[in-house]
Amino acid sequence: MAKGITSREQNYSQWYNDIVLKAGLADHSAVRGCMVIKPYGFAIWEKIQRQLDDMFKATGHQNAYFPLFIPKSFFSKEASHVKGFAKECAVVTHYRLKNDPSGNGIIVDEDAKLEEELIVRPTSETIIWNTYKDWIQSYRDLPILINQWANVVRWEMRTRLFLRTAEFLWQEGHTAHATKEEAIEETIKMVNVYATFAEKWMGIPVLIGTKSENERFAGAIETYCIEALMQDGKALQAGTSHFLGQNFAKAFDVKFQSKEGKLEHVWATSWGVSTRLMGALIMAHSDDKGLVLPPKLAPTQVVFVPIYKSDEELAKISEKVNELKSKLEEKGISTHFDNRDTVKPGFKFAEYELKGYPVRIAIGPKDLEKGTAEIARRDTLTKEFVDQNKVVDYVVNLLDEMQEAIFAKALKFREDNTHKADTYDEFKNILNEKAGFVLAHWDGTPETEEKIKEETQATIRCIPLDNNEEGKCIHSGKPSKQRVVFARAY
RNA sequence: CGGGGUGUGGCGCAGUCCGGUUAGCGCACCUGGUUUGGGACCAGGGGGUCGCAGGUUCGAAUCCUGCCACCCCGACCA
Repeated sequence: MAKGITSREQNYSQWYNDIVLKAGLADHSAVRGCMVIKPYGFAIWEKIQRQLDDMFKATGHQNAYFPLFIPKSFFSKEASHVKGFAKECAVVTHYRLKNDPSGNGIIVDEDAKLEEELIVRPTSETIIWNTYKDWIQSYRDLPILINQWANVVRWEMRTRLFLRTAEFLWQEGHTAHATKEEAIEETIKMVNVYATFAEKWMGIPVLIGTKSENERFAGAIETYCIEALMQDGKALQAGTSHFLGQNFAKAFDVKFQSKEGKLEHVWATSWGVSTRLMGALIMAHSDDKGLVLPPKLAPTQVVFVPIYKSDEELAKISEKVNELKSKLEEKGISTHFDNRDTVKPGFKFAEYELKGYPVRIAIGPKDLEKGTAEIARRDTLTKEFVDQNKVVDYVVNLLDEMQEAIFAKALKFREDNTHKADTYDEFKNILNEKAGFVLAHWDGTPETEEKIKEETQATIRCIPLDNNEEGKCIHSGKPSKQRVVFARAY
């Protein structure tokens, strides 16, 4: 085990924290519930951003930016929306500070009270729909396909690095359409973009489905989601895409004139993923030695570690490393040559394992003699000596292979931890002994879901799209149209 | 917000119960040397208003009061 990392078996939560802190991804900050994302963590987030942004652009979206602050009155316009977010909003009430007359530093200037309080956005539907009202007159103005990269604030009771912080970074797509069908199509298109990203880039298999009424986004008609399974058997909602119907158009009076000349309310969607994806990435693949990153999201894919005794030896090794390094970079592979002489190779090996660099290439005197290089892969922790002439091809293939292997491993884990339950006893046994996803019949009522949650802490993670096996609800015995996915969740 | 825990050089801790010279230890850091194929070794050195604010006392890391932050387990949530 690596120095200072708690093992998963010992304490999974502590293991997660250790990885985040020791791999240099993020730190706690001086502000309750808020984190500092450190350069290495931010570099991974940037890789996530870049790929998603490309995918959004490829599906016809444009980026824009709306204000951080939202007038309080906007929130009350959509009833279920305000109900869902009211309990976790940060509110700006004043706009000025002044010196404390009694000499104790600085205080809020009570004379500078705002006429109308401003809410720090927990999500931007309201400010955006208030704006869309000005942008939309005719069916010719539709669709509007906009995404925003932003920070939002939700005043959570209990926070955890990346998984739930009071302030987090995310993207939120907000689209406006002339027809219901087109909006639903958009909603499903984007949840599929998320699923593709999760599986192909993050190496995390996800279930796609809809949310039950209890779990649905505040203000949505239907919420589609991707659900991932973490190594401790708990589920993590990794992305959501909402069909908002005409709720926000009605709340903000956004109408358009159709081809037929009729005035109609606009149809809406919104969809988002957040820095929570970082949490998913960490928990899905990492081990007791540290972070394991899929090559496509690793800020640096290949690190070279020289092993030498003399300066002359280092010079010879450097020559070889630099040659291989530039050949790899020509192939679009990101590399780093760690020629620090202040720490020993063993220290470097451990450090790069902790940080999850996918491939490590060590070259020493023996390799110079034999024309080889020692190539170690992070996911399996295996090493192989490879002929120097073959290193470039080997690494190109290896990175692809690792991307696949990391996904395959996570997929196998999910399959091994997905079970069917036909009785409530069976259901409870699985949750207590194996955790994971449990596929079970449910009568479709919020009351039953609520009871199951109270009794087992498990919630419906999603209602899969392609499943129509009928049966009887494990809790109420009433008829069920299909199995749904239960799990304990983050 | 309820239960439990923690706060002492950058990190991890001891000391606190029972107040008393100059607050220790390991890692990290700096200098010099020897080392380098899995977290090096020796020697020398630098760094701390003991979370914050009050109070008790001749004297407070230690006792009292209040506050703050963080962690773990719940309730809430992306």
